[in-house]
Amino acid sequence: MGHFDNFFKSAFTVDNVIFGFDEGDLKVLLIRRGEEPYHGKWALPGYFVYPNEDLDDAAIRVLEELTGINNVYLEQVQTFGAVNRHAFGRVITVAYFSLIKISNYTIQPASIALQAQWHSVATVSPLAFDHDEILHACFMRLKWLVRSRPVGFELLPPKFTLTELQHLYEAILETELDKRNFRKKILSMDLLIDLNETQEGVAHRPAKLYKFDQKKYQELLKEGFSFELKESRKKEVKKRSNNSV
Amino acid sequence: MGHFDNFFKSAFTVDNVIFGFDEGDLKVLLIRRGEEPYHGKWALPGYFVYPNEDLDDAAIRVLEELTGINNVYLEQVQTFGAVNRHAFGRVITVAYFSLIKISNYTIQPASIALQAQWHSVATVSPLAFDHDEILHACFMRLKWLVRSRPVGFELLPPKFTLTELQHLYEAILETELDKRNFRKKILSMDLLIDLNETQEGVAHRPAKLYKFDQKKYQELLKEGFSFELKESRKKEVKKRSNNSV
DNA sequence: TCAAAAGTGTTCTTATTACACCCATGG
DNA sequence: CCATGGGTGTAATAAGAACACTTTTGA
Repeated sequence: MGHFDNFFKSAFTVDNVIFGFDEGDLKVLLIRRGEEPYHGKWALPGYFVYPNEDLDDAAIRVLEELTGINNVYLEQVQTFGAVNRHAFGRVITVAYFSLIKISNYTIQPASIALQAQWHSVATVSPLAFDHDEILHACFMRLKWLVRSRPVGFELLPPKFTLTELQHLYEAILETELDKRNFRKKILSMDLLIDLNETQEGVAHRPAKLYKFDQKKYQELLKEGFSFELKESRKKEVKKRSNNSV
Repeated sequence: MGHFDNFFKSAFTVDNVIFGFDEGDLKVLLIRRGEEPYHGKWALPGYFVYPNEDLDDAAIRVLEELTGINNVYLEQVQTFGAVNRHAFGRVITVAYFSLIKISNYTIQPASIALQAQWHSVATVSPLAFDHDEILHACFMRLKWLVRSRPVGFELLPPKFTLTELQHLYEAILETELDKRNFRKKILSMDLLIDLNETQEGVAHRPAKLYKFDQKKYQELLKEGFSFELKESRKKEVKKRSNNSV
């Protein structure tokens, strides 16, 4: 196998786009790099994959070192391998995204980072490496995912109001949703448990609190149920005539 | 950067799931391996990525060496990196799929292969490495893609009949479609050009030939058009009551 | 004249959209 | 008593599903 030796000179990393939701805004957790290259620049948390480590495990590790949490929603998105994307040599990176409940955790900057901070996805400034591209790919994937699987709940506290849920969808889908239609649709899926509790201390009629019924969702998945949330198209595409017939 | 040296001892490959469509059947192009490991076993065509080669280029190269074609639909799907998936050392592989018009090309087995052959996706036998898993992931991606983007045409000859198109969708989606509803839906998108030609030499009423209107599709994409084809659900999920309200 | 696949419309049901007012609370 | 966001229903429209017979060709 000698003539393959030349191929065993590259490295791979994982980069983790960690999404959170706070103050009606979709956030991403970034670190300020404490190492070269791109020292001092904001970047996605990521690191080399250890020789005996599975890819998914590496993504979990990166997340845990930074936040102290494990057991979160994590999904591989895409691999980026442009020849010159890293100064040290040939490094491809496998991008993951994860969804966490922001309020549950305090961020602990890992050794590679000077600082870790939530940034609003809508307004992030240019990042190190090709991380802008990676973030964009992960955001697009999240947009798609949130319409086909009930993952939005991963970003909310265990008890949430319907308005919070709606704002989350609006932030991810970058669109406005009709309150009544949204509620009708969500509740008709029968995946929310009404906790018979309400918000406290708000200067308006307090909202009811719900939690996501994970158990029922698993059952429905088995029988082929598909969580499907449509994009609202405020701008109607003009009807095209059927002149091929 | 000395302490990173340990990470630069791994390799990566691309594996290409090449789909074709023939005789009403979705096919995948496999090679019989002429090298260790898995010598003599059927596998997905793939190879190491060269040090100065982008990932996408590697996938294109693998495809071209095997079939002589370039310029085809190609998409990255997922990366597989289990620690012991390759006998030579740490090798992760980036899986791509491509869609080709089977009739246009003759397969030329590459140097790494003893033989190359189309296999029906529905009945492939166990493959080398983790290629069963890779094939499955790519097939699932194709299933999804074919419902959201008009990529099915990549698998058909330039001129095709509506019945051929329907059979293609049925093969990929593994379901039966209603002829009238399918035609109504497809034609209403106005993305097919009626060539005013018909099949010849068939022992029944000859079908009209169509081609896909790539130009119009590109225009529609710009204005936000979404090609959307629904799964037919023959088995109706029982309606759930709305008891959360 | 037979076999084989092509081609074609309508009705019913379900899902989506648009839209406006009263309610409960804290300040 | 006011400001704030919570909560609710209906009617119109669009999309999807079910369904059967006539047409054209070659053998």
